[in-house]
Amino acid sequence: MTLPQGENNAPAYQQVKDHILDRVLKGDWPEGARVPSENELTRSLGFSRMTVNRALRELTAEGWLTRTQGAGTFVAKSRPQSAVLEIRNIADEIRERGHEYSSQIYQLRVETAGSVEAGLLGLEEGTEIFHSLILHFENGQPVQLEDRFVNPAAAPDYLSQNFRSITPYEYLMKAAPLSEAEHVIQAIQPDPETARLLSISPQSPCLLLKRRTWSGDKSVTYARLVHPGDRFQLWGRFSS
Amino acid sequence: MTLPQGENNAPAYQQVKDHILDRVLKGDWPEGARVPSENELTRSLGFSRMTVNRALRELTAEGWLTRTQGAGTFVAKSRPQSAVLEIRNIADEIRERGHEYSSQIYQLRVETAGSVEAGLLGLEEGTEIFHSLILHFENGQPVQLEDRFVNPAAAPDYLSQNFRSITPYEYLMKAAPLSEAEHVIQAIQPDPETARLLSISPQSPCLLLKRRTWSGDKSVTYARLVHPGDRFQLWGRFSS
DNA sequence: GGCGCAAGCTTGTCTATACAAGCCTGATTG
DNA sequence: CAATCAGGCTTGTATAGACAAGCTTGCGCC
Repeated sequence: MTLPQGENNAPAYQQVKDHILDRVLKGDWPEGARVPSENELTRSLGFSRMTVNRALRELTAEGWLTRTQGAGTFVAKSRPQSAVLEIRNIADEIRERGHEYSSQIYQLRVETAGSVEAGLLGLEEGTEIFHSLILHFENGQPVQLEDRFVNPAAAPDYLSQNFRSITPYEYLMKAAPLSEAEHVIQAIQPDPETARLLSISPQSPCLLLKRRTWSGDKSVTYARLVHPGDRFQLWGRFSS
Repeated sequence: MTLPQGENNAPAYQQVKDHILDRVLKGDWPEGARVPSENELTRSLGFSRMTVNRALRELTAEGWLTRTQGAGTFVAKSRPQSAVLEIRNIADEIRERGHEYSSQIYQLRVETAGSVEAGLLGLEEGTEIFHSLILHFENGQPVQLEDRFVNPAAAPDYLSQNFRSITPYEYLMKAAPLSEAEHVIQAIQPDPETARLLSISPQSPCLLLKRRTWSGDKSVTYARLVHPGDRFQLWGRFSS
């Protein structure tokens, strides 16, 4: 069997990947079906076993296949689809639209963690944590209210930053490179204080993004980001 | 140099990955820093170049490093963080909560694509497309209004499905395995008709998820999913 | 001083070989 | 008939060697 023409300039491992993915997407190999073994593919496609192995490993990492040592390679069950959304630095986002970014710091201090904050940061109640409340503006109009708790162990110098010139996002990216994150997204009606700060009516729908991040084995931050629904959206596009 | 103890039972390529990631997360190698070459790592760590290569390639695929043939390997600039959110089959989600799922089909028909729908599906205006409008219930309460357009070329049998027993999501997962997806998430105020169908007041905030998917090179579907804010949220957690 | 070229170092890719570890199936024994 | 074991086939991992292709740097020449 020969591989499809037009792909012969691609590296061999990529040709193997394309060949198998093509069979899967066309329905020739439905989910659960057993994919030919590495040795079978080696013989039929004419590439080395290590080349075939690389192709199968990468397709497995991308979610298309599952492999079990000794048993074989199978087409993966369709797992829940994902939305991959970019969570960018709000300042960069605004500036790239050609708009003016500014911010106002309402609070930046040490606090003693209550049971809720402690739980969210994976710390003991009573531990000292950092707490900031910052309003972000686009062309003078409020676009995000950022209420953030930070674990001092992960970013000890958090309080000494100038968050008028950099955002907490920028600072934490450098101070505590992200290795794990959790997000919850909801549509909410803002409480009166939040509505006031965002300069919207209490009936305006808001997009709430709650996120926790970890760096290595260390909890870094818990943030509640509230956005007026008509001034902010999340967007993402991904491919396998 | 020896690798950290306690990791010596891991495969060699994993030990190399852990070693490098540890240096990155500790800040020893800040973003932009050049990582020792494959040959240097081969000599210092005592593994083969192919083992080192596999570790570096995987860290690159995971977003930690960037590599340029001839130039070297560098610690990646922190790219925009991502939220990875599961978009599950609404019926499964409801049933796994121990609740009762049901649905009502308001519309399921062929239509001629207007310029908007055609644009969203990457088709010519005037092309025939499928259009369904379905309300999903949890314990008798509306939880999602699904307004969906489907490209017949990708799912020719769409109209002949019984969407009381399976959801369009389930059907399309099998008929057109997803290879690419795009999402937009917003908080909106529903129009009167949508509010009526969802049994909410027109002032209730709603979470709107707009998604387009592709299978291979073929556009599959464009869906607008509207959810009462107090009855639905998106959640996701990922790690590198 | 600038440009071009070559050498050296880098990553990208491929193959062959080897051994470890796990799964499955068939045969044998009790 | 059931259980166990062995053989064969599978994937997992590692290494050595090879060649291609790209980048960087230094040197020589104009």
